[in-house]
Amino acid sequence: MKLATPPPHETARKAAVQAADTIRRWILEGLLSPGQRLIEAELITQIPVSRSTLREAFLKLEGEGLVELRHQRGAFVKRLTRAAMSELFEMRECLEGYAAGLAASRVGQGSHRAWLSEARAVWLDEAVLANEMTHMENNVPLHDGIVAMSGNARLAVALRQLELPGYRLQFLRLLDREQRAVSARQHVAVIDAILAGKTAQAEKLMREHVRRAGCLALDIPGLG
Amino acid sequence: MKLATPPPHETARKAAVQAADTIRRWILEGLLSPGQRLIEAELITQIPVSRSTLREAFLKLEGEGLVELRHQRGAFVKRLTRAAMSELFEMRECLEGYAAGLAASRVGQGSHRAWLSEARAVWLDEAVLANEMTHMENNVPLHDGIVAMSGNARLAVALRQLELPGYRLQFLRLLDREQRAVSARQHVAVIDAILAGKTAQAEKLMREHVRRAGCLALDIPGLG
DNA sequence: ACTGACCAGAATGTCGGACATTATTCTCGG
DNA sequence: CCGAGAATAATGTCCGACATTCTGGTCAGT
Repeated sequence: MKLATPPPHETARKAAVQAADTIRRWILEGLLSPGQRLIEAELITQIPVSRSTLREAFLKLEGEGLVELRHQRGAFVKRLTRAAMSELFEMRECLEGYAAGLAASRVGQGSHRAWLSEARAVWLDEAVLANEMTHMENNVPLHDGIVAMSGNARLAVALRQLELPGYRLQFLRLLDREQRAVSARQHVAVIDAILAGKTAQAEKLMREHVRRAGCLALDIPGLG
Repeated sequence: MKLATPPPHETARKAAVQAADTIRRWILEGLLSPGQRLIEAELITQIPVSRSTLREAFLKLEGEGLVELRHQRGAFVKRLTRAAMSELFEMRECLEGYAAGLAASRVGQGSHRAWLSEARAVWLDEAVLANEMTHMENNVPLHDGIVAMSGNARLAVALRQLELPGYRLQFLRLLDREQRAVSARQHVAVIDAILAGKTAQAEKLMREHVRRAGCLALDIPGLG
């Protein structure tokens, strides 16, 4: 189950984008901790770009909600409070639910059906439950894929911004096998609803799925 | 009916922010037309900032969806196709509906009730219907205010990004008096539902309101 | 006249340095 | 131990430079 990388959108400012990619990865992997100050002079010793470029990268990351820029004080890894996390999942419930409904109502093309069937098989596969890694590797593409199928491109960019801060969690907490199994069952249920073209049902199931994920996320101890 | 400017969020990079503000205004007012190329050397003759700062402003505007950055080709005023516009309103329907529902469920504080009552009076006032200008001046704060009342801060930033591109329309098309009257009635209805704490009703009415606005917007001839 | 290769000018992407302004830290006297 | 003021650090902004790439126009050939 591979999601063909959507046309990288030919983003401008290559160096800045790469710098942002690096810093983003560091943040998501926890190498940079929430609240930590990002000192320009220090970072350019580790990322081979100039200060100007690094500053542009900060701007990009601010737009993604991963970094906070404070006037005359610089860039900080954005803190993720429990309240903020709750808000993020509230919105994801709205938008991903909507996306699933749209996907169900537009599941015409054969390519979509084929893709969904394949995804369905994956989530019925015991191997996916094996460990947190395989689970995660398939989880993101499924959600992204359904959003892509909704046909609303803007929805995809909005959700990306909402999901990103949450990814940090996946490095903080691992779901146990039973939780992964529930998640897999929910995925299959959503896929079935979409394949059947049941709009309302798809939306409802996706909302339940995201809501549950949100509850699990909010359980994490190491949150603001 | 004034909405206290939400804490300007102490944004960093003053000059860049001001440059972005200027360009944003130009775009929204139509001084810069969709698709137009923004040439750095040319703009810094009209905005007193350096090239670096101007480039940071571009980055900010890209995040807002008003500008498109193409590699090695520079910045362009983002085109707004009919399809994109439709997507924007679809999402606004989702999120603003949700916001209205939240507002209804959390309309506890007296300040909120007072604010809503005041807003209600405004929209019953014939003067507001007078012309497009007074209508618009009250429309934005009402929507923003309801979103703010939802208590979900992230929702506000997401909606800002969704609303911004649409504002351009308000300079392209003027609603006639009857359309403004319908809009005013819908506003009052939404406010009443929120004041009554009727969550589902508030959400439904707000969705209808946004949907109608979307239909009107899509009617505009000068759209890609 | 049309097409395509080619070339000069224009514009962007990136860099490094410079400086004023402001924050942070350190020091020292009380 | 604590606060005032100096010393240091870091940011915000500007400038000039250069390579790379795009753009628009010229010109030869069909």
